[in-house]
Parts: sequence; structure tokens; C-alpha cells
Amino acid sequence: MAVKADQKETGEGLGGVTRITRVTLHDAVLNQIRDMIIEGQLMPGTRINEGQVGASLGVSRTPLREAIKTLASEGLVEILPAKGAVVRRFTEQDIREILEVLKALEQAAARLACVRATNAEIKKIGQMHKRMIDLYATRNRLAYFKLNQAIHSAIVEAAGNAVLAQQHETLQARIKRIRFIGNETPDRWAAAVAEHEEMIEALTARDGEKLAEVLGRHLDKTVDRVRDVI
Amino acid sequence: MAVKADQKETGEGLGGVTRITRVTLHDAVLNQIRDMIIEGQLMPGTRINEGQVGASLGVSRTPLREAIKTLASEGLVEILPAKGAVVRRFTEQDIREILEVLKALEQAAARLACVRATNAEIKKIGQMHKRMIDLYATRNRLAYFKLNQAIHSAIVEAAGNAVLAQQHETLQARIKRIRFIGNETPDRWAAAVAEHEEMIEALTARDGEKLAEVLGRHLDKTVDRVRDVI
DNA sequence: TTCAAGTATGCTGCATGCAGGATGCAGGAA
DNA sequence: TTCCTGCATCCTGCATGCAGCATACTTGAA
Repeated sequence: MAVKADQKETGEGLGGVTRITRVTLHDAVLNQIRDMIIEGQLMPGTRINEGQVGASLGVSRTPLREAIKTLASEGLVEILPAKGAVVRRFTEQDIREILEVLKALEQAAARLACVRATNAEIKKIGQMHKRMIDLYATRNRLAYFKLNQAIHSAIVEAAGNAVLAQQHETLQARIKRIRFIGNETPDRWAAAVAEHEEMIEALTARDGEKLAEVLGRHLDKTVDRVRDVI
Repeated sequence: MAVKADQKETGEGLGGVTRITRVTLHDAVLNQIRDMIIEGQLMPGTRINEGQVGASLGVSRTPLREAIKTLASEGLVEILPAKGAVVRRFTEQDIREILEVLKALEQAAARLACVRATNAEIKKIGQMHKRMIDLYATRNRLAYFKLNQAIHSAIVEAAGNAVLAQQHETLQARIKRIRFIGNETPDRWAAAVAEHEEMIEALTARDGEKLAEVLGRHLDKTVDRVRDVI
């Protein structure tokens, strides 16, 4: 299974000509492994054997090692000197801390987004919300989950702060898997949807404080939602 | 000039025996280069020639490249495919965004610290503040600056959230250099000191909201303090 | 049978080799 | 003179080789 070099548009040259982008193996491997961890193909505690993983990706150890170092700095893997890298396992304390920071970031984003977001952005988020409600109605859990995360990311992006968005994305990646497998009881799920409803109202009204407050509640509850899957 | 392998205490074995720590070249190089960037030995825009830098550190290209990848994910260097790595240059927009996030993080830390910090921690921060005042009195700019940063970090650490502290540290590193060379006019410097005074009062009173408010003001002003050095 | 020491294997950490692309310079044409 | 093209050099990206440590196994003794 070779790594597929995904294209990425980085602006254009003359007359709409798409500039060709070189994707280094390092980058390709990095994204691949990150996805494998998030999607649960590499479970927490799994040793990453450089020889094996490299071979299975059709890549030598060098770019793989570079990718692992990056993943370590993103907090997704842990490097044990002279022993190798393992997919990081998070304690309940870790989760609480991550959610606490995510809360701070999203609340800051909320206040900024209510000031800076364009009407188009707000409208788009509202539409995402509507689609999410549909998915809730049909209990399409996977699609619901993805759109849910996308909404949170969209709010953060609407704050117009790339650094904030990037930090948020990195932290969110750490616990994405755990959030997904967290068991959503029917009433908790309903409550989450209701909170989202409030969020959209606050955003539409550009009420930053209100939006921050709802997001805070929303994330506080997340701790309970994932507690039993650690 | 060989890389010195700095020791790091990672808990202790039996009877206070310091456990020997293996420092990989990757780590040593990483810390070395990070310091070189922060201390201005590697200026923004500088190309990092793997051959040269590796030779000057007495290290082969492999661990150096791994370190560079990590620095890139920390946002201190930029990797241009097939061209190499350059020390990242920050625009005024970048600085504003970073400070905005630092503000969010420090404000969150402020509220948490006022709840969770031990009296000993608060006392210690108060003492650091007193020492800083002395340094201000003697206009010892370098020492003042370092202690100033240490105080901010101490407040964040007092929040008892390792993830928060780590994110803060990483972001702070990005603009440490710029903050240092930012020209502190006498009145702006005095204002900063006065704000610090307020901060310590709020912290001692465990008034999280007040502390968050002062920190917010403090960081808002920082944009002005560094604007002209970009 | 159990424990310990010695041995063997495997894997990581690092160095180095090699190919391909990027940069700079020289030479020629307009 | 200026611009373009071809060439030489340099450097990055990746693969691979090698040494040393960690772990597992084996053998022997209590």
C-alpha cells in the first residue's frame, strides 16, 4: 500500500493555471499516520515499529521517523528513547486538561467570531447546523459527529485568527477519537443538540458572551460524555 | 562546537538517586537551535543549511533534520519543499494573532490559578514580582525581561493544567525574541510594571476575574510595544 | 520447578551515500 | 547592454548501513 500524494491548491499562477504542488514523503506519511491514529487503526499503546510501518507504507525509515517526531510534538505519539514510539494513551486527567484548553480557545473564538465573522460565514454555519439536525433525526452517528466537529471548527475559523484555528485543530485531533467512541446516551445526545441550537442562535445574534457561555457548558459536559471510554 | 547534552531530572529512583537520562541528539539539537532562534543568533529569514549547521553543531544531518521538523511544527521555522528551512519571520498580523491566543490562554489560566493555586505558589509569584521591581528600579533590562516572562509562566503553571502550560510555552517562544527587542519607552515600561502590580494584587486576593482583566489589558498593550520592531 | 545469568535477536539512533531538483553563472543572441 | 538559455554546483529528500542498547530466550544451577 503506497502513500498517495494528495494534491493541494496553493494559489494559482497565470490565468487560473493550478500550480503543481510537491508533496514530500514526510508530509504524506505524517498525514497518513495522523489519520490512522484518529480513525483508530492505530490504537493507543500501539508500538510504532519503524521497519514494519515503513514497509507497509512503502517508505523508508527516514521520512517516517521525521513524521513521528512531528506527531510527538503534536502530542499524538510518545517517544520512549531507545525504545521507540507508541500511540499516546490519554488519562482522564489529560482529557480534562485538553477540554479545559479547548474551552478557553473556543470561548475566545466565540467572542471574536461574533465581531468579525461575515454574514456569509454565519449563514454557512447555520446551514451546517440544519444539516446536522437532519443527521440527528436519522441517527446517522458518524456523519453527525463529523459535521459536529466541522461546526466547531467553522466557528473557530470565523474568528479570523489562523494561529487560534491551528492550535484548536491540533488539540481537537488529540481527543477526536475518544470523543467519537464516547457513548452518547439518547438524552445526552439530545442535550448536545439543544446546546448546538442555542449556539447558532447566539451566533446569528452576534452575541459573543452568550455564545461563549453555551460553548463552555457544551464542553464541560463533554468530560462526562467521554469519561467511561478511557 | 559540540552539542552539550543537558541533563533533565525525570523523577528519581531509590533514595533520591538521580535517574540517568539519555538525551538523544535529536533533543539536544532541538533545544540548541530553539535557543539560538529565541536568542537571536539565528535571525528571521536565515536559511538553515543542513550541511553547515550540522557540521557546526558536530552532528550529522539526520538528527538535525528531525529537529527542524519539530521546530516547524512549533512554528519557529518554515520549511520550503526542496529548498530547505528558514527561520520564520512574523508579520504584524502574526504577532497580533499570537498575542490574541496568548491572551485567551493566560486569562483562562488566571481564573483557574485563582481557584487552584496553593498559597505557596502565590507567595512565590509575589516574591518573583518583588525581585522584578528591584530589577526595574535598577533598569536591568535583560534580567527584568526574563523574570517578567517567568512570572507569566508561573501564573499559567499555577493553573495546574499541563496542556495549557505547554501550549502557552510554545506560543510564548515564538514571540519571545520580538518582545525582547521591542522598544520599551520609559512610560510604557512604567505602565507595564504598574499592571504587574495590579496582577499580583488580584492573584493574592484570588480574584480571577480581576486578574484576567488586567492580563488582558497587559497583553493588548504588548502589540503596541512590539509593533515597530517587525 | 524456579530463578538467574548469559546469549541471541531485533530495533532504534545516527551516519552516510545517492539521485533529482534548485540556484547561480557564463555565454550567446537580440 | 540586456535577456535568455545551457551548464555546473550545491543542497535537499530519501534510502541504507552500522553500532549499541533493549528485550526475549535459553541454559544451567539451586
